[in-house]
Amino acid sequence: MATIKDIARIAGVAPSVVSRALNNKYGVKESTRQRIIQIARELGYYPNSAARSLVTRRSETIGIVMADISEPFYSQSIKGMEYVAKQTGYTLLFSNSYENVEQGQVLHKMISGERVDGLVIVGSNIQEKSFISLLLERDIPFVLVERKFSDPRVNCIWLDNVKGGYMATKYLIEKGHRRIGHIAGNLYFQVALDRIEGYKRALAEAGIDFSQEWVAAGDFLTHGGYRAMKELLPLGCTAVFVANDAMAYGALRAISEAGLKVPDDIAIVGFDDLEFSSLTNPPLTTIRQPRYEMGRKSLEILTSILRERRSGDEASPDGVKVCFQPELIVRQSA
Amino acid sequence: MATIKDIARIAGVAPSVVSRALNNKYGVKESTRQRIIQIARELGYYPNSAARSLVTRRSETIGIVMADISEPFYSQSIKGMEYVAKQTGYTLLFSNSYENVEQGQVLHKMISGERVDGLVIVGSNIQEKSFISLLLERDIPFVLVERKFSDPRVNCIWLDNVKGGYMATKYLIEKGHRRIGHIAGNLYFQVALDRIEGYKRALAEAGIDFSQEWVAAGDFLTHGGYRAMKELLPLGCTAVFVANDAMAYGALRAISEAGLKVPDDIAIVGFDDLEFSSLTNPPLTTIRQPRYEMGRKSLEILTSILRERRSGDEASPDGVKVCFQPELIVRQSA
DNA sequence: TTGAAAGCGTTACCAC
DNA sequence: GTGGTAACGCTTTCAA
Repeated sequence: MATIKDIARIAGVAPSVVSRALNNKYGVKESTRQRIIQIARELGYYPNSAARSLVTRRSETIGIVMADISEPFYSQSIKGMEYVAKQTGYTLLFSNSYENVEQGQVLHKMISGERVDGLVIVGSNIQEKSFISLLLERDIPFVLVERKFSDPRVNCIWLDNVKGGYMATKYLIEKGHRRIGHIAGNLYFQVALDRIEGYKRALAEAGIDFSQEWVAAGDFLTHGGYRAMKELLPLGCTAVFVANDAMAYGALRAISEAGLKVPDDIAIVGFDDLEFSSLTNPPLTTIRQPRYEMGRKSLEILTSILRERRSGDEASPDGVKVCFQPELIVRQSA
Repeated sequence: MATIKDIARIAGVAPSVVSRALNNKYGVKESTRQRIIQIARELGYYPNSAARSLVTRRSETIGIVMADISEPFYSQSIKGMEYVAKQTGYTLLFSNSYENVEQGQVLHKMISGERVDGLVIVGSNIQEKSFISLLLERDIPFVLVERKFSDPRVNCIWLDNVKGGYMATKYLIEKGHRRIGHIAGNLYFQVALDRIEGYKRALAEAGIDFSQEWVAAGDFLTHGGYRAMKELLPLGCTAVFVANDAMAYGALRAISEAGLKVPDDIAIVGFDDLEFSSLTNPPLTTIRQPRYEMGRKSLEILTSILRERRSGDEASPDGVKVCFQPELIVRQSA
């Protein structure tokens, strides 16, 4: 592989000149710059990223930590992130946390080898906060997604889940339902709690008593939704707000297996608006999260922090906090 | 950040000793090794990967190039790859090719900065073969997935798509169907052609005439399947073999909108067996691809080549070629 | 078993 | 504008 020294030798200049020429820096005569670029092209030169990042202490890489890259839920977020990455020239390094303790390991590996310049951490089940202190302490830029974090220094973006739960439930109430159940998500996640809270508020506002019995525990997974719906069926509710679409798919199936019809016998409202939700039978009424925009925003925040640091400007000590709004998507399940 | 020198200073030894100790190499007294490891731990030491790969010329990273990381189709493959990566200590660097020409760019960037030690390239729409010559020429290990490539040096793994198409169609024939349509994939892909070929063979074997009219052009996407099914509906077929599940979802919808029932009016068989296919209405009968195993195998092949090279053994000049078998999954759509 | 020193490819600094 | 050179943190060789 051709190195900067090879080019320097051929061009009859010093390696430092080649470096400057190729990096579009000041202090190189235009004619020599052209000559160097030409030679570099002929040699098929590409900078060795290890060498570069060893001296610059930057990797031009951003680490993305999420529960599971291959969950359909994340696909739009990833696309949004990639859009910004492509524009800014960053490489994205994905790592699945599977929501478990190993996350600490993963993070440590990413940040300690100086493999990444910054991190986006998606997910709200991060129980231990110690890694946040670690990142703060080490002064590594990061953005939390799907998580509202009170420390003012922390950048975070999240959806107004209380409002989303409220909107879903209120819609059912407006449709005339009074016996409305809820299939909750994994209660270790703040989003699950928030969506329940929204559900309760809508009920309260309509003067409907909240009953714990009408809330079935789920886990955000399809099969959990199926099981939860089976528990709810004997209770005779006419509508169910399900805390995410994946569980709603399971709920639809349980209802169909029971010989009941959606929405006539039971109306269903989901949450997330996955790609697939327009294809269910019947197509799912749901609360949309602007996942593409959230992914994009997370990377915009991070890259702009990185840019500030690079330019040496004093960055504001305060983190950016952005709350996104849910949107009701009416289809045919309610 | 603590470096090897810091550890050396504290331990009162030379940096080279620390390096050997931490890399479990011979030539370090056990007691000093322990002492060094202890100090490294206390300091929270992590090797700087840039420095290391600059000298070793290895990045311990494998690049994965696929059409679109966030397609549900790939989720199992990715999990299979990650399983091996975790076991062998490699980091996976994903890059979407979006099946387009930029792939050359992506690859170039990955291999030229010595960012990756090897590559897995998933997808069969790689029209230009030039990058394969490039990889071969540069002696960079790589594995092709979903693509049968004749050059004996090339490692590749693929599914027997002809057989899959044959199995799907034959199953419909055995169910008594004679008027069997086909919704094809994007014909620029070999897999689409192979599945058509299998369809034709099954028809021929049963003495059913093949008619071009019964084959509707699709694109492997849900909406394309929907459109194609609408074209097919007036032709009065009693069954359709759809070239992938994503299109089958669209087909199911078109049928349902036409007021027809699956499988009574029209039977449907898909291909791939995506996670979601057990949740459609009715659950989809389909041909399964062992995607997890294929992903796993691709990385096993690559890491074993990498291991051989590292140990300096002369690797066999012949590539590994593995053909996976499809499996019929009977549910309720046919 | 240990240490000294060279060098990986690049950038950054300072002198010219 | 340009060139020389010292880093960056690590591994590897060779000598002690």
